Amino acid sequence: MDAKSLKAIVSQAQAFFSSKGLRLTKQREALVTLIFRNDDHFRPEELLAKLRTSDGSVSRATIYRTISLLVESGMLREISLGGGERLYDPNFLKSPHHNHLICVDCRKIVEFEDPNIDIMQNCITRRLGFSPTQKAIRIEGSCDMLRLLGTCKNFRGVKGGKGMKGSNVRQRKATVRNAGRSR
Amino acid sequence: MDAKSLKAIVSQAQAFFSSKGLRLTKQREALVTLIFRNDDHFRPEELLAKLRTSDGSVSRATIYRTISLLVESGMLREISLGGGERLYDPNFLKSPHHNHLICVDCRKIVEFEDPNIDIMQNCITRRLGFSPTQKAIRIEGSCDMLRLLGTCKNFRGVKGGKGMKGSNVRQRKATVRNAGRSR
DNA sequence: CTAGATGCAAACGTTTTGCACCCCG
DNA sequence: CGGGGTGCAAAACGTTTGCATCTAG
Repeated sequence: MDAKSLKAIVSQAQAFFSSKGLRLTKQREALVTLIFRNDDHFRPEELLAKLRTSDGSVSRATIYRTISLLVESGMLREISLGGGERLYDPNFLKSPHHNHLICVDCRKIVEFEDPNIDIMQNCITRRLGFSPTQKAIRIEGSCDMLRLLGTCKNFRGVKGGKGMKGSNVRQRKATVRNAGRSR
Repeated sequence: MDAKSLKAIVSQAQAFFSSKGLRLTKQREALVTLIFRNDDHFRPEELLAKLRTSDGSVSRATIYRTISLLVESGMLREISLGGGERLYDPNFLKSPHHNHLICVDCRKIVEFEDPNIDIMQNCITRRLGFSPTQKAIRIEGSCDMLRLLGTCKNFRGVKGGKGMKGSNVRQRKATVRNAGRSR
């Protein structure tokens, strides 16, 4: 994310805040900058930790409140990975239609876009009496690297195990286009 | 769920437990019976409440531990709806391939199966270096009833609002086959 | 007899909230 | 001066865990 588009994003946040009679304070600006500086999914607590070490510290309460506002504005999206984990994904500004494929074992996340699945999703969604606005698909599978080699750089916890609370493994991502095009 | 298949399910649980050197105690049997008596998604706390009123009470710790085991056995699946909510779905025994469509506003859940999306999912999953075992698709959309009428029997909380913690709204479901077949 | 199972309460991590104070327009 | 914003600490919530006790094979 270059400085230019980051600036545009701050403006967008500014516009949203003022449209609701709210202000873009320096804490909120620091958060927006930090969140949209890269494409990584994050947990609120990670923001807290990052800001603690840097100069501009922001309280936990403000972090949660600001995240809520950004989600409401549509700039940020919550993604749930199972296990009750809540991550936030700043990447919908750049790829508004991307979906997530998640390894049930090692929690590796791959982002992908696919026109066919989009069409099918629209179709299903409408047929069932839903509107395809703000749609999101999450697919779970198991990551080949883990399955074949028995290990994987994202692996954490016992294979087939449950609790992974409190883990701090950073999620790596790669966006793949047209992932499911017919061969 | 008739008594016959319920009995078969208890046997299946029994088999799983003994294969791991564990026992099917009366608490575990009570839980299995309660969970698979109907198809409803549930929260652990709901089981606790139901068992408190009935004769056979089971402690919170045992409920969580048993749920973990049932998930491990593959008989029960966790589904996450966003907002950090974790529900459990006993319905994969009957419809192993079903997916969930969830209203982002009112949290209404519809289960559906669709062969086309299954194929596409397999394709995408493999292409991205994953194995399509234990796959799950979750689609978010917004429910027409809520959008058009401004209300919906499942609606809870402020429209566009955030926290829904502590809610006890029962999730209604309906499984629809071939939802996305081409017209 | 002994591994496994239970119930209780405490601990845990995350998120929300009440409140006093603060800042900016 | 006033409405929104912040930080702190406490509360709330769902879940997990340590431990003493119990139970079933």
